[in-house]
Amino acid sequence: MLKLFNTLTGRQEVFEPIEPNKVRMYVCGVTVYDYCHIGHARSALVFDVLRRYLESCGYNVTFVKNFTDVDDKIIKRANEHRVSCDAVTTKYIQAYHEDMGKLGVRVATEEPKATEHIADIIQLTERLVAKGLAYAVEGDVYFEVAKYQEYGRLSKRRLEDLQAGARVDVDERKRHPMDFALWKSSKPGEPAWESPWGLGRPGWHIECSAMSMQHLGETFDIHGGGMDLIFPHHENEIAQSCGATGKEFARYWVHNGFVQINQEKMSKSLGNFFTIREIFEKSAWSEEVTGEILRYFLLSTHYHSPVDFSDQALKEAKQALNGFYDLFNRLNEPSRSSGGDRDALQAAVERTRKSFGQAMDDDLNTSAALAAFQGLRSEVNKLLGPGLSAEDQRRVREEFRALGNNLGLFQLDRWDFNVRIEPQPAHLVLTTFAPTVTIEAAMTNAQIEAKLAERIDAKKCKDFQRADAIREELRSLGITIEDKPDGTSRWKR
RNA sequence: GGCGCCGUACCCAAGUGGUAAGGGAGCAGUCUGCAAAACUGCGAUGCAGCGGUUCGAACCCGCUCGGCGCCUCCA
Repeated sequence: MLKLFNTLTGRQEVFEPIEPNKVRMYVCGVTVYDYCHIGHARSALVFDVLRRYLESCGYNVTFVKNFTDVDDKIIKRANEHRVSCDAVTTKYIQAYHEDMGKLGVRVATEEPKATEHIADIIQLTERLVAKGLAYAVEGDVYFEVAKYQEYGRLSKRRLEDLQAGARVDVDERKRHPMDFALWKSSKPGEPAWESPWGLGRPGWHIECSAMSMQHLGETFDIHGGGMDLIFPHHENEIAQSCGATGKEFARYWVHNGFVQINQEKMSKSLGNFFTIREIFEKSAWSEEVTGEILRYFLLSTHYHSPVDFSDQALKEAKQALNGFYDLFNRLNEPSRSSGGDRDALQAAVERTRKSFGQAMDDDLNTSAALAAFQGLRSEVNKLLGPGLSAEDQRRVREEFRALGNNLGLFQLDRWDFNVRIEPQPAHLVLTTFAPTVTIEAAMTNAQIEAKLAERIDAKKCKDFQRADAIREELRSLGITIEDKPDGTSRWKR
């Protein structure tokens, strides 16, 4: 039984969908005016995992994630670069898919854009005006927060408190300082659509209400996003949606915590952010990072807590993954035993399934879930001492893959994520590791195998100096050799 | 001023009333030609501090200290 922390009630609650076996969820995506940073990655990842887990629990999940493709920041960016808004949004939507693809974030069921739903937005705005919850002034339309009695119930704020703390310049035309724009009149040269209030464009909050209603209905199961969206974005969505329909909007509100740098929120305004691609492209980071490493790192903390991003944290994630792929390499090798302790293996697998499920059911406790994997890794390593049958080796590898799929981990065939980038072009070989990056490797697999064969010969002749030299040569290229008891060796990048 | 979050070993991190998971690093050992990997052993008498409730508290309550977030665009 999955329990989720619901921001709306401030409690953990058992998740029960409106329709049995069906889950409808909406997550606020990004405003496409720049590359995504790790904070965006975390949010996307958390809900990707939630979606995967719900699916593996047997639910049919409709997952909607929007792109905000009309916005002040986009207009600003377009003007700066003297290109159209469309050029900006197209570029960054594509970049989003590339970056998230490398992270192994699956594409949502629907990924609507605000500009594709202008008619729905206008309709919803008209509905709010007709109900007396919104008013038009000089081509702008505002939602009147005082008319929605429950305003503040998500963020646990009272209108009076907000008023006291408001630091914004008050627009004289607004009836209440917290009233927010549903529709904005446009200046010449800005993207604009015909509306009952003249040429204009939608405000930020209304698009999510319009699109979620369109794709998921007036009431749906889960609404997610980053903590910073609780107020005012999600609060406003609730006001708009519930105001218009008179029905509950979303039943479970799930919010992920921030990625921090040195204990501080990572954000554009603080200038302390890292984009996903700069991490993949190495830049300041001394070691190569793949999607799976970043994924492992981000999942090693519970989604609700802040997670501190650092070079060391990334290294630790990488090391932890190394351990798993070392085991998978062993499991991929020919079995040395026909029997092995099958019962013990079966028991370990069942224990892991159970603790993994319990961890995930407990508000997606991914750190505990990873601990379950670590436990299995240790037990299987022990059982591999005496040896396991070929079938058991295959089965337990599949178990890691199947269970790991919930987290988007352990899907690669072999440990190829530690590829070293060598500066000599003559040796460069492009290697692709879906769902990771394409990077340049110093040696092809065949070249490595040849070196390995050479070294095994040297070892047979007791020419350890030669054997060590070859090992050292490969090591300098980032390739590690492990000798097995039978005289052969395995290697990894 | 209002609302809220966090503080667990050298590091990361679970646990939220029943007597401190897990991982990494470190040290010692087994194995190995040497390594690597794996395995074994060692590591918080204590969970920021101080009080309180309780048979029992890291977990509940109060206060204090330290760090952070939201109230303005923000994942």
